[in-house]
Amino acid sequence: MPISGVFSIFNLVVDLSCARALMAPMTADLDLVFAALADPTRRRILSMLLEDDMAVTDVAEPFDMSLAAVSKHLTILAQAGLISQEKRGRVKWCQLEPNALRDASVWMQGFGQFEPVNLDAFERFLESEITTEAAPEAE
Amino acid sequence: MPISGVFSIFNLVVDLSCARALMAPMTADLDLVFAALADPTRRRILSMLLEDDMAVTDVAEPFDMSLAAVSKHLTILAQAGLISQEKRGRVKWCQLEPNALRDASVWMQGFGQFEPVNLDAFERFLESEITTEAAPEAE
DNA sequence: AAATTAATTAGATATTTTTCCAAACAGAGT
DNA sequence: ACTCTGTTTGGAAAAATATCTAATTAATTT
Repeated sequence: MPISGVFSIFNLVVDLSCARALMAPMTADLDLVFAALADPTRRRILSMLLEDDMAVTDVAEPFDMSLAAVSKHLTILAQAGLISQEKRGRVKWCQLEPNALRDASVWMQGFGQFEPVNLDAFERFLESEITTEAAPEAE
Repeated sequence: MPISGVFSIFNLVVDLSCARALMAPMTADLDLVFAALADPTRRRILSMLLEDDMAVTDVAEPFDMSLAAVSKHLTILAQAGLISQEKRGRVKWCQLEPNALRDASVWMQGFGQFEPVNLDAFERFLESEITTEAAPEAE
């Protein structure tokens, strides 16, 4: 078992002030991302966009809500970076944008780190983030 | 590396309708968790509780805000399951509760899965969840 | 050019959120 | 019993959110 790898990560994440410093710059972004995710309508929209890109009207169709309201939800998702919107002709296409979600997820993983299982997951996650051409058996 | 493990996970997460069905039951919880996380004051409180359990008064101390307001933020965090509060004597101790955070994080990982790096991370995460007595050097 | 379709904007309303201050409550110490 | 100390509760005010309908803009079709 590569104990050295574990420790290097352990040192990294155990320095709490460092961890928080890393997270601080994205505070405003996290505001937007979490606020966007707090609404079940918007989460449902995200899960719809998981299947395919969609036009605003098509997104709105299954909802018992005006098109204008759905359009505003989409704006909120776009401002949070959770989706992107591209206008082609008179149709505006909406596409899932996984990056913002991943940032927030990383932030959350940082908090879960103290449970052994999550420390493990976080460590592996960071490892897979950092080493693009990993040689993980080098210990 | 146990490639069969990879495939079993892959099959699991690629079935989108299944993935969403898994997530549906916690919709109400996610509402509370994400709404709680959307406020920077509350995220800062969580990061303080990362270091240690704290009494309400101590949590409030660094904030430029009334004690009553902080107390209400703590209630919101507790209702979301992100912290627990235990009253001992006249002091109420607040403790970080990583489970709710982890649930939400898993939900998000489900969305990020389509980027290779996250699929990888998600797979490892689930693997570390499932196999308590892992033998990771078996590659 | 007129009509239709896609989407946003504007204004109105209801609800929720965040915060304050002051009061109330509850334990502990004197 | 009185008095600190720790915490919550009860309005109240300001700001933000979610929604509607109606009007508007913009692109396409007829």
